[in-house]
Amino acid sequence: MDLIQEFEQWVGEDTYIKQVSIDCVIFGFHDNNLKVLLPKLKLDEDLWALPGGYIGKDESVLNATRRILESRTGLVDIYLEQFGVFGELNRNSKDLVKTITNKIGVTTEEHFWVFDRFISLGFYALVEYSKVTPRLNNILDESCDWYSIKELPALAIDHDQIIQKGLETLRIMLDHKLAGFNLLGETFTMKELQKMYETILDKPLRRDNFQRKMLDMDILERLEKQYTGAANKAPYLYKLKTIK
Amino acid sequence: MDLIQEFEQWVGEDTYIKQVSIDCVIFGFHDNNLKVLLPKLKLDEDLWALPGGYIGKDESVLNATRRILESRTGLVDIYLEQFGVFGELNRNSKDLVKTITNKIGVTTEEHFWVFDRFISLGFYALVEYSKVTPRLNNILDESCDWYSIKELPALAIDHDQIIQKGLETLRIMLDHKLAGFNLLGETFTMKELQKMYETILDKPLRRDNFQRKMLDMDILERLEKQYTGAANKAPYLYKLKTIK
DNA sequence: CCAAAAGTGTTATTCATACACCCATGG
DNA sequence: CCATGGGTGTATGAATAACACTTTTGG
Repeated sequence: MDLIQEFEQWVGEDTYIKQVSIDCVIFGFHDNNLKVLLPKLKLDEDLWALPGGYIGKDESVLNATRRILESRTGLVDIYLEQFGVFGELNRNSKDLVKTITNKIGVTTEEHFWVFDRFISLGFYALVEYSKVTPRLNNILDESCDWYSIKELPALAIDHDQIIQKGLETLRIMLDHKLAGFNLLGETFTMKELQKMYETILDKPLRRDNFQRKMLDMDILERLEKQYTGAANKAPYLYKLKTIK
Repeated sequence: MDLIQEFEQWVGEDTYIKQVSIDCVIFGFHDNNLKVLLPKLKLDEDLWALPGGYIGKDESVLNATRRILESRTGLVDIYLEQFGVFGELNRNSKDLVKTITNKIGVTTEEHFWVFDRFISLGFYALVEYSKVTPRLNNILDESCDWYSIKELPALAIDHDQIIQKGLETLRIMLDHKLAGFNLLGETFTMKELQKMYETILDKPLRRDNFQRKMLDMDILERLEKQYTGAANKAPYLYKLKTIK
């Protein structure tokens, strides 16, 4: 099946709820950077958009979000949180979608529902960077890669604002729901944990006090030491306590 | 125009976005109780539902929410916050809407879009209780009154869960955004402020420390004393400082 | 003068921050 | 032994909680 057929099947069928989309800010932590997974659009210009999609007429919103997340990361059972609704009239996706369909080679017809005005539900997801194998959406994506939150590429529509709102919400929820641990692997050193906090909050934290604060919360289980071969004391590995 | 005509105009026209609704948890503070404005449905059984509505095809989500809020409270420029999306498949509004349309006397037709499955966007609003004049939606409501959060009546679909989630979010945001002040009038005594906090958080607070905490925030302006005629020291009135 | 509630000074406790030192590790 | 980074004891300061006292009001 070629792209045009695939596209026409996609927009032709009456399978999705109209005028509502989901946009996902997929956060990963790597190389002491908070990163976002961003597909690059198939356009002449360089433009990126959040991984998103539509909700099936007989599909729960949660399921749709999980489906979208799995389609780009390959992961199931991802931590996610809804953080906002983006429904202003001036968010113009029509021109963008038209440009893309033209590029693919689809004859644009005015009545295609994808050209309509959309309300977007914003979710952020926290994933373990190393476990993700970025996947392409055959129709839309030219590439799909991680970008540091500090060096975001050119983003479509209001996706930069969506990312910003998602990041703000993550910062508020970081301690409140212990969300950040979803960015790390099963085990981690205290330094890794601290770097993750520092990166999300975008401010330095004191090593000694951070360690105490985390240990005092009584949520960490100390495991064996991690011998890295470096000429210094080996740090302990920790994991989140299972039962609370 | 009778009810049936009004209904058919409502569902007949292609003015709203399909399968998406807005539900508003309108909080008011009165008589030391946190209350929610709830319309009672036109049914044989006693059932209440959150004030809600649909989003116009050419209307922003924010505008739709404000329109819904004004239609029930008579107030414009209401403080509101989006707190969740309710999109599970088992939220069955179809039977409910059918029962209502039967009750009104409308010939139910399967294709009416209002019978479809809906995703609801949850907003909470904070209003000044005394300024609200509850209004009826001519088609749907039998009555519209305030109910204490502690003694909620029977609620349709998942509206009890929506209220609960809204309340939880309000609690988290209470200090963070100084949201609670929107429940009080222009001026208020420290006791009123404290009662409002206690009611929302559902826990007692110490009078002395609460006063200090509020004053230390440097957001309150002290006005004249309020002589109530009671045999005790007259409390000061306060208002939120205008410029920050 | 009294009771009730408001306002505030003072103390105690807890929590966050800062400084210091010791320990482990590989070269 | 050294350099480097990890772990923790302790001191300091800030925020919070608790106690106590004084003031104001109408009867």
